[in-house]
Amino acid sequence: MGIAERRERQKAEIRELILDAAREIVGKEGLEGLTIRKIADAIEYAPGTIYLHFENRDAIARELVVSGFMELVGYMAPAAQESDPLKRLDAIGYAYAKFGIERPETYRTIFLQPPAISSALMELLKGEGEGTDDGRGPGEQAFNILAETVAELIDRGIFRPGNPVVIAETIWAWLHGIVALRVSCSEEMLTDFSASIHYAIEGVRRAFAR
Amino acid sequence: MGIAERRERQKAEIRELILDAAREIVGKEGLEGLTIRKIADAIEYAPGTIYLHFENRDAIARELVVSGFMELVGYMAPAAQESDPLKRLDAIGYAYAKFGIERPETYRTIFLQPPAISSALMELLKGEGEGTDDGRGPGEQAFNILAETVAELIDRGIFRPGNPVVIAETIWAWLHGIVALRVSCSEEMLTDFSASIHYAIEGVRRAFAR
DNA sequence: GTCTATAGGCTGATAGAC
DNA sequence: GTCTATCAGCCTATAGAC
Repeated sequence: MGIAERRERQKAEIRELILDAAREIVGKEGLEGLTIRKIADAIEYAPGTIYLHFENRDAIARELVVSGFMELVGYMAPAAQESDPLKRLDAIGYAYAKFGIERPETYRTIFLQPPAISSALMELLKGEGEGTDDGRGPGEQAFNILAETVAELIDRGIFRPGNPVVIAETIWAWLHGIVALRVSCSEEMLTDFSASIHYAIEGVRRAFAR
Repeated sequence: MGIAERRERQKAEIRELILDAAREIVGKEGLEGLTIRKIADAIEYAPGTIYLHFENRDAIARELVVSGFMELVGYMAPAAQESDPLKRLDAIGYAYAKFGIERPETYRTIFLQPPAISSALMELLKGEGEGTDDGRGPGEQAFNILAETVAELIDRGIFRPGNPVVIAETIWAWLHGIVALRVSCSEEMLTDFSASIHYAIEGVRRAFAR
């Protein structure tokens, strides 16, 4: 059975090869620039070979999005460990910004897509909780880290009363806005990223604190 | 010369016909879904005819983006008239949100594009000030309404001291984030838009006020 | 398991008839 | 000015040789 295992391993290797090549292409040209032929060229296989490892182009794109969300969850996980909710809120903000700036193309892949893709994508974000702690998708998981922190801040009377989900969404929007502008706009147009993030994170506290 | 004038008028009419059809297609399928053939089908002309009115596909896309920015400036113009800077700031925020929610596809066209398009697009945003008041592009024009308001608020001691451009950018990011999430996410995922905008606009004041 | 070859469909853009 | 016809190029996906 050593043979069967080696085969499994080799198959998984090519899968990863395909996904890595796909990530690079999407990084440069966006998800809509991803084609089977470009992947095949990059890994130096024939186009048809790709279909032995993935059902079709969309399956590859889907895989990329899911792994992108996992990456985001990975960035946010350390922040979630912080026990003081106010410090945790700050840490979440900085972790999110860090993800956006270190992995701009991943950010674009999961959050900045045309209408048709976006809607299909948001389904992934919610359902499909395979291998997760609680049956929720990775996107919802990441959001809940924020929402629960806001809820705790309200409970403790540190934040003014309000709907924690709406407030969390509003905070998320601020972070998203700053990262999205960075990712979309040319460098010279924008000024100071870290100042902007800093303003926003301090601003969130001032905006919602009691 | 009445004949020449009629010809001019007819030509302009078809131009508008093409642009309207293009807007509808982009609304449904995004800028990358725009093709010459789809436009031709929609206006019931042959594909080749389009090329008598526009140099190529990109020229049409560019025109769409420019007119989209003009629309945004149109939404913001009334807000810019408000003399009280604090009220003006609120009005700008609401006008921006209104634009995003009433014209989501225009919003997407001008602000949510893949990397290659985005960078080319941002050039338009800055330069090319044909027919504008002061030689600046329509994007910069819209931004300056906000930046100048922030500067005035700092000067009057209503806002804490700081770089008005960075602060304006941070405020813009918040609005952009809220609108962008609306435009990208499925309805059921998100909660209350007007509450979110309200939080943000009040939050901005609390975040930057002295 | 990987290749070559190919079907069938989309694209932008152009040439030439009318 | 508008048409039809067409080229050349890309795409996804599949069939069949090896």
